[in-house]
Amino acid sequence: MEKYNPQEIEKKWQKIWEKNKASKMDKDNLKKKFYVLDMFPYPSGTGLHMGHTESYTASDVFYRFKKMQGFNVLHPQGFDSFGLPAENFAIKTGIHPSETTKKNMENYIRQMKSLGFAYDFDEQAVTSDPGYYKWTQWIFGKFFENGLVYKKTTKTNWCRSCQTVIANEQVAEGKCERCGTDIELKEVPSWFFKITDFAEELINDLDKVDWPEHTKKNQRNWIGKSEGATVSFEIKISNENGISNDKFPISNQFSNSNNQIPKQTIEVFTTRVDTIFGCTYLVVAPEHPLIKNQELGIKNQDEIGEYVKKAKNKTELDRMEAKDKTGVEIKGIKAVNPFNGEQVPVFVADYVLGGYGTGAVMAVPAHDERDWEFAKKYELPIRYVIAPLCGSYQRPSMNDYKTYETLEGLKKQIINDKNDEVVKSILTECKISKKAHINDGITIYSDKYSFLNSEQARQKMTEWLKKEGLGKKIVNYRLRDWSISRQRYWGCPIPIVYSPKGEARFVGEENLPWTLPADVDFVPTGVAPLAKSEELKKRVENIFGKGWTAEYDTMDTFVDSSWYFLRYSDPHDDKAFCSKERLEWLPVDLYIGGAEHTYMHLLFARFFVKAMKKIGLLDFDEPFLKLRHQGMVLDAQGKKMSKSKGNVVNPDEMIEKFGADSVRTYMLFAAPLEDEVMWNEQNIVGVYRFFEKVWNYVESWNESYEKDIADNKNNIEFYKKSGDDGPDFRTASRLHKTIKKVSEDIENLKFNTAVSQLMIFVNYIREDKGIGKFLKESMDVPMTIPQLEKLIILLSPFAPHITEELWEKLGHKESIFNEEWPEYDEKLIADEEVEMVVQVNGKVRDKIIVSADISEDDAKQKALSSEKVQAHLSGEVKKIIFVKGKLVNVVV
RNA sequence: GCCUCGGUGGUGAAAUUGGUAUACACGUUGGACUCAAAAUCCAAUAGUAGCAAUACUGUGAGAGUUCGAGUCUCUCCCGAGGCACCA
Repeated sequence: MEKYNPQEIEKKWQKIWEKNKASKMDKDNLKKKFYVLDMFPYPSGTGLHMGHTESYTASDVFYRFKKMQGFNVLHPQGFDSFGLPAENFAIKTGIHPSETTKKNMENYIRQMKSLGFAYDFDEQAVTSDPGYYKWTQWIFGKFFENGLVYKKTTKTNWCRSCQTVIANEQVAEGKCERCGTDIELKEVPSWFFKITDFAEELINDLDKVDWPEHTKKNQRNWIGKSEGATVSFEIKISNENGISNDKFPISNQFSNSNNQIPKQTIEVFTTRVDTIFGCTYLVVAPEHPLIKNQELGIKNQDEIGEYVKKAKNKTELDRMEAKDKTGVEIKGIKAVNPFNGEQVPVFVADYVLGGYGTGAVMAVPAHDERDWEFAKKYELPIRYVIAPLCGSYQRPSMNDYKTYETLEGLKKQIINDKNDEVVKSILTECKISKKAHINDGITIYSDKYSFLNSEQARQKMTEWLKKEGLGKKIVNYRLRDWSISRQRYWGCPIPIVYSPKGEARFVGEENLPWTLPADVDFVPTGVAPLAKSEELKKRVENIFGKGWTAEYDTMDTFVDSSWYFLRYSDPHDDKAFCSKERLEWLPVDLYIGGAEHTYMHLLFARFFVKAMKKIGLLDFDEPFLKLRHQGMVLDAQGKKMSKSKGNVVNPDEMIEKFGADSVRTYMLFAAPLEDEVMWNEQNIVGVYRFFEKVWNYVESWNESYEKDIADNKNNIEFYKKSGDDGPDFRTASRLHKTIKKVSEDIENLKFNTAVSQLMIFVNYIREDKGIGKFLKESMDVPMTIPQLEKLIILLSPFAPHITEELWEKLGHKESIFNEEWPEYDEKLIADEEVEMVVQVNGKVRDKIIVSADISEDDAKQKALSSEKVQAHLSGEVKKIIFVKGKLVNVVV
């Protein structure tokens, strides 16, 4: 008997698959098509990490499963090969990024092949390949022509260390996500994609896709839609004699309305107009134009100027670390609340953001936490105008909240109660609780808007504002346009040239790919590396004429990865990013990848599809119909793997030690796909032993078979018995239950339980002693040829190498992956007898074997006649519950 | 602070979605084989009491709904991840 030697057979089959081009597929056949996609990796110098290994195994298993079910499955792989690490490496060593990248990709491909992943590497998408980025640039051109790209000089996040602009999404805690340097704000001209145009669709269309709920929720939060209203507060200017009514026309660039407001006003944005009677002051952001307005006669101009200057010097991090809210009152002006005519002070404070809403807010400390903090610090009045509907706290006068659940109830209570007990107790409660009450409730002390619930109040107040021309309903998004310019070398060149007058122009389709020049110095100087290229300079002048200059920035690498899934079905096309016919493969049916891409990549890819659809390049609106995340792979102690901790596990070593089949299967067996997996070398031996058992079973099966034939024994009929129902119903039934369970579990990506079911079945055929005598040489439960073949097919998606080998040992010349996935037989999985649990008052007292279709009456009778049950039947039987095929519960 | 998941043996984890809690795997202990070790095989493995059959307790804590709760409801505790002045 041969020993299971994974290293040997795995290399053997990898060679054969390579030679036979086993992963080739017919992309023009759209019958029963299925597109399963992995998030392609950045080819780093350290090679494939364990996280990739897990998710790529998951998709590979799924791919093989679907393929054997008769689907034509597209299962591609590629490389997100532009990016900073290769460039930083070049700065250090002088080795050109293209060389590093090429070498790393070769290593990745070697590793993926050594894990047995069935990718066709002739059909890759490689983002740094001119044949690919030609189309990145082409799409950029289309966006440009259709007004979805614009250039703007703004304060942008700038990383001093990377010497480049960073997208909002790439800033973490005020630091550069990649290198950890503090982000500063710098005025930089930058190209933007108009992703905000699609904010609404990006939220709504999440309803159309099958994604994890938390991922959808996070995307919605990130886009951050809030519905509210603008309100204009008139400014009163006080002169030495007091308040004057002088009116100056000023333009407010923060205003959302095009109509000029004739009076001097401050426009605020609020989602809680219902609290406006509780507004006790106004706050404007340090960037607000109001404070630069000389005509207002602001008395403490110097003090304010100093505060603003300080605020501007603060980095994002400083702002966040500041525990205390700070601000300065703008002396000499007051703002008038349009609802009650009250004059309230105006402050400038950096807790209000210049870039959101109108850059000014009405402060209602009673019902907003930030305003509460500020008001407490500067001893500003706090006025409660919302009564809680039902609270989580108890108080004697409001212990029965139901009384107040209707507006009428509350109103009546307040009116009836001469002492205003309820209101008083609300106020007391709010004061005692030492915090703002931010929830919706019922308006009080709000003049004619009192005794409305918050929603109604907002509606009525907004209506009035609109009628009076003092405000209107608006929707605000947190999402900003996507800044894509990077002052780096190793990225896709932005295909723009500037005329001598400085006008930007797309280089034109005929000049694509607009190649990345080779003659540059990578060392960052704050000037974009491409500016140093002579070749680029000459190219521009040759094509466009003297005085024309190139755009020197390259694109954010998230642009490259925002459309790569569109390229895979047609990666060699040089007439289109993807031909019309091949575009039929889209959208992606199943996308598997890390949860860290919840915001950026997934949002940007969705934006691309929507934008391309708008232009008419596509006809679907969501790129990924079903999305699942894989969990993180941790070390044996449950710690994150990191270079600095030195606990990074290298897949190569593990394959060398246990074989690819065991590595693959263990990754999926150890925990559910979406959970964290601890990489524990001690545990993987369990999977290795499992394959050894399977191997040994087939080996001894084969030996018996050959021996029986040599001895001219009469067992041949048994082996060849064509049906699955073999001589032993038990084996057939268990096999078919296994087929059912494994098929359903793979379909639902529950690989861990699929593997355990296979283990249960293999334990069964290896263990049984009762009928094992059938084959003399073995203690195993015998299986017929069709049964054994089905078992090996069930194992094949997880362990392609060992199953190919065993398949061959059973005398097959063709690959196992050309076989059909087995289907289960309902008749075989139906049990004739079942174990029925008998409970007394919900406690298990006995288990009896009954026929599966036992009638209710028979079951009850049997249950009652059980001795063990009777021992617990003291007193009268009140009720008997019967659950078919499961249990009887006797209630006494 | 807010949002989203989680909390089940010594460990990784199952549990047909309200119906036998701990499948499968690792580890541990004992046994077989061996001169011995490794490997392999067999047995035990939630806790307490008992020779045992068995009984009681048990899914982070507490309450509730139910004939019956790991699963549903409420309150609280703990852990992980994400967001964080977005008005």
